[in-house]
Amino acid sequence: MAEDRRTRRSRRALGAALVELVLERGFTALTVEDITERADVARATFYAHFRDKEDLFARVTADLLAELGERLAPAVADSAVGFTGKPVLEMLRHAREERDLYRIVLRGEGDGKPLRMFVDACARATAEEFRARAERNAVKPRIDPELLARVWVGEQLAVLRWWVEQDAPSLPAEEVVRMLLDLAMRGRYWASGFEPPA
Amino acid sequence: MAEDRRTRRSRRALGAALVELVLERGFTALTVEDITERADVARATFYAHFRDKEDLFARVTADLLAELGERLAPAVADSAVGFTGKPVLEMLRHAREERDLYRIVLRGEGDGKPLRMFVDACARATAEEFRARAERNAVKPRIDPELLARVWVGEQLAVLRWWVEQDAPSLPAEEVVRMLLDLAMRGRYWASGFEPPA
DNA sequence: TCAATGTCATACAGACTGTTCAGTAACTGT
DNA sequence: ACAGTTACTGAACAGTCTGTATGACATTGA
Repeated sequence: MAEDRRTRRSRRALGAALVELVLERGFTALTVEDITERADVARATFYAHFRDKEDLFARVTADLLAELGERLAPAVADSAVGFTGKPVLEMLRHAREERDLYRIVLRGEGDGKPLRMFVDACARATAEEFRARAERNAVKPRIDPELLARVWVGEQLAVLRWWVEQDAPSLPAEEVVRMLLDLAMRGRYWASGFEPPA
Repeated sequence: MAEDRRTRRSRRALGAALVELVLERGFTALTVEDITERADVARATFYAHFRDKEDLFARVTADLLAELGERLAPAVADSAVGFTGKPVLEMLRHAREERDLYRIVLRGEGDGKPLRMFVDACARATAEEFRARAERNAVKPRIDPELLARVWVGEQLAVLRWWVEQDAPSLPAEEVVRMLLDLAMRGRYWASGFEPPA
C-alpha cells in the first residue's frame, strides 16, 4: 500500500502552488488560503498535510535536494580524479528543469531557511569530496578543505543564481561550466585578462 | 534644524531591537509589538516611522550599505592597480563591528530582500571596478566582467558568511584575506594541493 | 462491495495588523 | 527661559490570518 493517490495529488498541487505563488508575490506575502486556492484544495486539507507554509516549503526543498543528490551521484563518481565539471553541469541541468523552485530557494525566500538547507548540503558534500580526493591523490590541501568547499559552493551558487535569473535564453550550461573550470584552474587574475603572477 | 532627538532615539532603538530579535527568533516569527517592546517604544510610534517591519529592515540594511560604501571608498582607490585585498579586508572589519546585522542579512532573513540589496550593491560596484581596471591596464577580460563580478562577490560573501557565523574567535581577518587572494591569483586547483595545470 | 481514509465546508477563538485620536511630554529656535 | 512645534503614548477599532475541530461526503485499495 504505497501512498493514497488523493494524498499524492494534494501534496503535489500544494507544492506546485507554493512555488508559483512565491515566485509571483514572495513567501511572506502569501496566505495559506492563497496557496490552497491556487492548488484547488480546501484549506483544512492543507493542515492535514503540513504544519504551516514554512513546513511545506521545507519539504519541497528537501525533495529537491534528494532528487539533486541522486542525479549528482554518478557525476561525482566520474570526476573522482579532479575537477571535471561534471557535477556542476548536472546541477545546472537540474536547475533548468526546476527553474522556478531554484529561483525562489536561491533568492532566500522563507527567511533563507531553504537556502541554508541547500548551501549546507552542497558544502558538506563538497568538503567531504575534497578531503577524499586529496587523500586519494596524496596531495596536501594548501587551504582548509572546509573553507575551500564554502568558497567553491559560494561561487557555484552565485553563478547558478545569475543563470536562473536571466530572462533571455542565456548561455548554455556547457559554456558556463567551462568558465567555472577556467576560474578554478587558473584563478581570477587570469580571468581578468592579466598574465598569471610569478 | 537637524533631526529631532526623539526621532533619532526611537529609530535607533527600533533598529537595534530588530537586529537582536531577528537573530534570536528569525524575522518571520517577529511581531511589530515584539520589536516595540524590546525597543521600549509604543507600537503606534513604530508606524509613525515605518510602514511595516520589512520597511524597517530595509532601512537598516540601506544604512549599513551606505556606511560600508564610505569605508570602502579609500580602500578601493588604494588598490587601483590590481588585487590588493584592501577592500575585502575593510569589509571584514566592518562585519566584525556590525556582526549581528551582517549575520541576519547574510542568512537571508526577510525573504532574502536585504541580502539581495547587499549582493547587488557589491556586484554592481565590483563589476564597474573590474571594467575600469581592465581599461586602465589595457588588458582584455577573458570572462564577462559582469559574471566575473558575481563570482568574486559570491565567493567573498560565502567566506564572510562562514566567518561571521563562527562562534569561537576565528581566523584573523588578515589571514582570511590572504587565503582569498591566493585563491584569486592561483585558482582552486592550486589551493587543493595540486600543481598548477599546463 | 466495503471498510478505511482523504477531502470538504463551516465554524471558532486567538493573535496580529495598520489606523485613528486625544492627551501628554520633549524638543528646537529664538 | 519661553512658546510653538513636534513626537510619543495608550487605547480602541475593524479586518485579516492562523490553527484546530467537526460531521458529512467522496475516493481509494483490497
